Amino acid sequence: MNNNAVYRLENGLLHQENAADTKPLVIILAGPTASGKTATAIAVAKAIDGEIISADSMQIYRGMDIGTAKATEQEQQMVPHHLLDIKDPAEPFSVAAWLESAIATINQILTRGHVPIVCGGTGQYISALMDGLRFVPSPSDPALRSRLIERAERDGNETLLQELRRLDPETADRLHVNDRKRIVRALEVYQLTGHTQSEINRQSKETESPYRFLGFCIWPDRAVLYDRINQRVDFMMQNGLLDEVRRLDPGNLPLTATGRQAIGYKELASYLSGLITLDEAVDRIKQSSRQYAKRQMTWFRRMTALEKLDGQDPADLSRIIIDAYHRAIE
RNA sequence: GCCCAGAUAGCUCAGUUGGUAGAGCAGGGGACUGAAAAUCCCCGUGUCGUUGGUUCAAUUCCGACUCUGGGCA
Repeated sequence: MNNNAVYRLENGLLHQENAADTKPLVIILAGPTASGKTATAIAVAKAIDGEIISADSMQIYRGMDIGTAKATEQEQQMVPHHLLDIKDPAEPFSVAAWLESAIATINQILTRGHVPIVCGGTGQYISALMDGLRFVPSPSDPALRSRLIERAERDGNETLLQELRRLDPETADRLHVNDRKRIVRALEVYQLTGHTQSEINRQSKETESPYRFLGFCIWPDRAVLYDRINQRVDFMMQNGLLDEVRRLDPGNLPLTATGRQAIGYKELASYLSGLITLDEAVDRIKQSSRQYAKRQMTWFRRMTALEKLDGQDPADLSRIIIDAYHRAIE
């Protein structure tokens, strides 16, 4: 964390990390799946003239509505939402692409005199934004990537890791042999740009964020959250998730499509192709969602700039955030 | 009622030629820079069904019992 423009709440008091008080304020609302982010963000936005920017790697896709728990049409009419439905499920997406759009959207909202509220559960996206990362150009190359994967399959990960060790020992040291995905990406980056991943990582955080953040994370009791997740999956099934999956046909999406990894969609696709029963699919969706929530909480736990909010009533949560906002702009 | 096979971690099971045991999944923790709802790493004490017996020592061998499958009546 190199961002010294972060504000931090401690004992209800706002502490400014440095004197960068000319920077515009951006509200962040994070939280695990099913924690009540959407309702809370809408309540906050209505109260302070805010606009919501989704930080969600799956809600960017059109046609993936029920399974991603996207804000409904009515909800979207109450307050402007951004970065929903910006891609077709077959298209690839990335943190870098999200960050670029998010920054552009934040700036537009600010010029309108409104308050940007970044709301979502994708830890990587929120972390990149709050750390002020600037992704230096190092796009992905699917062909090169699949060649590297083939090599890893043939010669073993160790071979690739050793190669990486010669080129970029710093990155090689922090990667586990089994972490093929990251080994491959590090080699891909080097071949594409001539620079090592560690150089690129360093460059990407050279500048500090142009914003000051007021960050929150909904932090429910684990058992309560798991209960809510299970209930919400049942609710999604009652609301036509299966039809949505039939329409999307995740099995036929290209391998590069991010959307085919989405929880709910991949399990129901297995059911539709006869591999598992519907009951099994639903149980797996619940289980994957719980495991996902746990991983999200690992992200948010280490983001110390996020004030953890327990409780689960969106009305209470939004009031805390609204109060903090008013104190922050005084 | 009789015969056979099981009974070991929350679940599915492996194993100990007698010296109190280990995998997968689940669960918990961590990581994460262009796939991130993905991916990767770390964490395993449990009356080894109950009860007698043999033995220096039994979860392991023997007997009885209980339960669960399957078969025969």
